[in-house]
Formats: sequence, structure tokens, C-alpha cells
Amino acid sequence: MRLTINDIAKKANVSKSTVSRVLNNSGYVNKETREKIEKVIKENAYYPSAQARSLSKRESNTIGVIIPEADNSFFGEVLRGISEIADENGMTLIFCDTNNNVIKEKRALDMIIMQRVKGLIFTPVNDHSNDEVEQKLKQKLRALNIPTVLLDRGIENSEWDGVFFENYKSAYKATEILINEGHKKIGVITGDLNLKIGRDRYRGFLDALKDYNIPALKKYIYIGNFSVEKAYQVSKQFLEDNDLPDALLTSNNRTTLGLLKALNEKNVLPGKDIAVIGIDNIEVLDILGYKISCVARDTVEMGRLAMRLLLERFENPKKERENCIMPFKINLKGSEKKL
Amino acid sequence: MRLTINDIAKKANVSKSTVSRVLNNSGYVNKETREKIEKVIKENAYYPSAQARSLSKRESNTIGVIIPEADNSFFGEVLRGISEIADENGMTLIFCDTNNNVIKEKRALDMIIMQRVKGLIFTPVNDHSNDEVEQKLKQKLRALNIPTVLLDRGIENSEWDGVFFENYKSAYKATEILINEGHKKIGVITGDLNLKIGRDRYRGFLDALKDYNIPALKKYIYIGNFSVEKAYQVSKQFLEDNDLPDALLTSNNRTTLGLLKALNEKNVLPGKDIAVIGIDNIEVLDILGYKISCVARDTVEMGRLAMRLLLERFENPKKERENCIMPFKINLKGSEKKL
DNA sequence: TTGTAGGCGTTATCAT
DNA sequence: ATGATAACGCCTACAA
Repeated sequence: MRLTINDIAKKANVSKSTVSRVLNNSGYVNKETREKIEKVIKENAYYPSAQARSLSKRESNTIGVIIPEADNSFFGEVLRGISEIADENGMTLIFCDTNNNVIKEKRALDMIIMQRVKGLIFTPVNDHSNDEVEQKLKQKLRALNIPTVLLDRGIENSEWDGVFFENYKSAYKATEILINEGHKKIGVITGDLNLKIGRDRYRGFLDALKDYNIPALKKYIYIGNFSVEKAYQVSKQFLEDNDLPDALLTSNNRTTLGLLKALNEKNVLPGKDIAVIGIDNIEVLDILGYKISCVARDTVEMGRLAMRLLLERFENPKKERENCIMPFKINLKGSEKKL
Repeated sequence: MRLTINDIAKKANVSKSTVSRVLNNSGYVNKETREKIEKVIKENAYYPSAQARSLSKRESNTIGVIIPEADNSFFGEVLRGISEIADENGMTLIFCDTNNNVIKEKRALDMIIMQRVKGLIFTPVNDHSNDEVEQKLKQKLRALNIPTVLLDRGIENSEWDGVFFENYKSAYKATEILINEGHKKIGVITGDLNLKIGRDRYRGFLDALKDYNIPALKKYIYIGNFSVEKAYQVSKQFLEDNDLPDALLTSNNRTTLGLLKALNEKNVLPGKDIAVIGIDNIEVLDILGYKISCVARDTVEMGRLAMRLLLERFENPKKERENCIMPFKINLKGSEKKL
């Protein structure tokens, strides 16, 4: 059985309160007794129980992290950022992958409640085609009643802190670049329009066209769902119909890959036969010398920021709600052109 | 303040023991009182404290997960597998990313001890150029004294369960394929030879050559460290020296990418100008129609397996140590040839 | 400066 | 079938 504070107290010939004092660096304790106790602690490799501790203090130092796709590199990088700051601040992470599944999301939230975490970083599954689902989620989050940071995907009329990507603006900007390159027939492969981030990016695209008085032609608007497969399908379709736009915006890393797969099969070259600009940078493409222009976000930093926001909220519970928008970078590599 | 079992007891006009009984489905409890209590629990959205629970039961249902690179897709996928099985079994995951840093690893382990986890899935940083480090790690793991599964990276003379890749055999097999294709000048870009997985893969390569009486020429053996950058450097070097082997084995996904980057820059085509076979599949390459042959592992399954091993160990603490070796798949796509 | 006693939210052991 | 009561391992007044 693992040692307890009592065992240490006995071995050091003091009461457990005194041990507790040296553990927590609180109250007065004689230098010599402190040293003796510290020695005993070290010699016996004693580590106090976090559970007992937080039960007693009525406060834990664990943070819940709920994400929808652990196997998506975006979230892997986010997780690294969260982890880094958590470590620096002695916080423990409790991790859940919801696999984009609402049932699992509910279970994850329940677990988080029972774990009595101090804060939560949360990317909702967020397929709110159904409004009731969203209402229940909000209720649950309110009931949780702990500092919460929404990450990447928001909630309508959120009352929580958040770290998001400039979905609208980045799509707008990307489209603007295509426009300024002189393209006229500009199309898009959208993301999942059930998700707000999908809709926002799409709106950015549409508004840019409108602001520049370029018609948004329906036949060049391809509805995707953020997956490689779907993007590949729609791309294949328009390639077979042989009716390409001059320029194309894609809505995330997967969408870009789906497009590239199709283009590749038909030997259509981005930057030459068709202009392409994507949302999200894809590291491997750079390595392979595949020049695909994009607007990109600093994913690791998004994780760091989320964790920092949480820490700030702990410090100052009543500060105003913060909505951080990660700025994007523009990464032009040539594919925004068509020769 | 969050509700406690006492609050529920009062609201239901029973003692907390009875509430506890319905919570745990233990002992006798009258059907009607049970229903009443359940109603109160539901209405008040009461969730018992996992901390208090495990303190009282002297057993938690949390699993520690310590990995070195959250931003590496391999571990992202592993994490997904772990998560899936953990969820199915009502286990909670406590997550640490050590960033391949021994100091952080130590901190992570300490934290895991304090959290009183029930089991641990652990990929050591494992840069045991220094033997003392390894000894201390083993000591710490022994002191932890909980079911532990080593994942992907082992420990010399391990006394713990483990899930590993067939490092030696997969490299051997890959090399064999190159040999059978009739290549004579066969080279390798190694991984980090400070890591056992790096050395094992390298040995597999050497032994295959030996078994087929093919000389291992020093000038075709390039020492890498599992990173894209290093593989790129050595590749660039031999390309500039203009002394290419006929065929080349790479030691993991990153090594392959580094090589491809260099080949690409010099317009050297795998499958035509040089034969290439890699360890690890790289999904994006398939998407892009880049045909690179490889031996690959099922990463998500590795995670599932690790978690399952842990569960079995909980069931049967004294069962013999298990050392699972994930079989590899062979994925030939043409690049193993040279025209 | 140190020790005693009570409490944190549960479960488990007894009575009743 | 239910309720007291004593743990679990720690922290925190308060007393000494």
C-alpha cells in the first residue's frame, strides 16, 4: 500500500499537520523539523494523493480537454500547446476524444463533472442541424459551472471564453487574393455547412466576391463536408464535366487534399491550369515541393492560448468574456495563379 | 456549490447510505425508494465526486497516458485507439506530453503517482545514451507499482507488458523485397540509433543483406535520427556526390519525407531512378498519388491493444508479462523497383 | 512552532 | 430494507 501523510508523520516523529505544512509551504515550521521531514519524504518517495488533497481543499488542479478527433493533426498540435502551458503551471489534463459523436460528447461531459475539474477546454461536436441538441449542450455546460474555453468551434450566443480561427476573414482574404490575381470564374469547395466554421468560411468567400462585383456562379460552388473523400468526389465530378473554374478556394486541409487527389489523377496542375488557394497549411506538401498557397493558423499557439485563457479566468473569475481570434498568416507559393 | 450525496439524501428523505446503494447498485434497496432517489438524482443533475469515491474505495478508474510527441500523427492515432477502449470501459484518461524531454518525463511520472491512477500507458523518451537515466526510470516505474503497458518504445529487460512494432522484422522484410527485386547496391537512411527501435530496424536491414550475401557498403549507409531534416540533409549529400545506391530503405515516416524532399529537388524519381521502400505508411502520399512502397503498422489498433492489455492486467494481476508485437502490413506500390 | 480535531464526499461495516 | 458510524488521505482552524 502506498504511504500516507500519517506514515511520514510517524517516521519523522511529528504530527501530520506539520507534514502538511511543509508539503504546502504554509504556516510556520522550524527549519530543522522541516529538513527532517523533507528528508523522510524524499527517502520514502512519498507523493501526496491529489484526490485527497482536492477533496480537502475543495479545489482540483485538473483541466478537462474534450476534442472531437484525436487523430486529426490539427488537434494533435493543439493538444501539444495545451499540454505545454498546463505543464508549466502544474495542471493535470484529463483527456477525452468524442470522435465527433454526440453520445460520446455527453458521456465525456458527465465524466468531466464527476472528476470535478477546475476548468475545461472544449471543442463541441457541434452538428447542430438540430437545435435541441445545442440547447441541451448549453444547459449542460451551464450546469457544469466551471471556467470553460471553447476551442475552434463555437456555440451560438456563447457565454464562455473562446479561441477561434478567423474563419470568415481568412476565407475572405483568400478569395480576395484570387480576385486580385485577375481570376473571374472563381469557385469554392465548401466545408460542412452544418458547422458554423463551415458557414463562416463560405460567407467569407461569398462576401469577397460580392464586394468586388464578381458573380458567384452556382455551378462553381461545390458543397463539401471537410472530408478528403467528399472533396475528391466533387472535384472529380467537375473535372469530368470539363467545366473548371479559373480559381478555386478550398475550406480546410482535407478539402485541399481531396481536390489535389482529383487534379492529380487528371494531370491538372495547380498554379498553371487552375489557381488554387486553401485554408490550412499542409506541412507534407511543403516537404514534397508541392506549392499550394494558403491562409493558415498557428495551431500549437491556439492550444497555448486556450490554456492561458483558462488560467486568467481562474485568476479573475469575473473578468469579461474573452473571445480570442487567432490571426491567420498568408502563405503564397504560386498556386494562386493560373498561367 | 455542487450537490453532495448528503443533499440528495435529504431531498429524498433517506440516509446517504441508501443513496450510495442506489448509486452503486449494491445491497438491498426497496424498489420504491430506489425510484424516488433516482428521480431526485436526475432532477438535480447530481454526479458523485470521483475523487471522494476513489478515496473511499481506495481505487480509481483513471489511466495515465504519457507520450513523447502529441503532434506526431502516429501518437495521435494511438491516442484515438486508447481513448476508444477507455471510453467503452468507463475509464478516465490523464494525459501527458513529454515533448521527448527527460525532465518533463520525470514530472509527468510524479504527477501520475499523485493522481493515483489505476494503470499507465507509457512511451518513454528513451534516449538512453546514458545508462543511469534508464536505471532511474526503471526504479521510478517500479516504485509506481501499478499495471503498466509500454508502448512503441521499450525498456531494456522490461518487467512490464508492452505493445511494440515489429521493428527488426519489418526492416528485414522491406530489405528482402529490395533484394528480391534484384537490386545490388542497397542503402539505408537509419533512424536514431540511440533508440532501440532505431537500432532494431537497422539490424533488420543489415541481417537481411547478410543472409542474402549482399555486401553492406558503408558509403550507402546514411545515419539519420528519425527527423525529416536530417534525412533531407544526408539525402541531399549523396545526391550531390552523385553516388546513389540502387535501392534505399528509410526508417520511418519522417525519414521517408526527408528523402523525398531531396529526391524531388533533384528530379530523381522513386520507382524509376531509384528504388525506395519505407517504414510507415504516409496517408498523404497516397492521396497525392505518390506511390511509395512501405511496411506499415495499424497505429490505432496499437492504442486499442495497449488499453486492452491494461484491462486484462487489472482482471488478472498475476498473469504472465505480455509482449505484444503488432504485425506489419506490406504495401507495395511500385517504388520498390528501379527501371 | 507544533499538535488536536473536524471536515471534504464517498463507501463499507455494522446494527437495527 | 435502512441508518449510524467509521474510515479513506489530506487540509485547516484553533488550541497549546
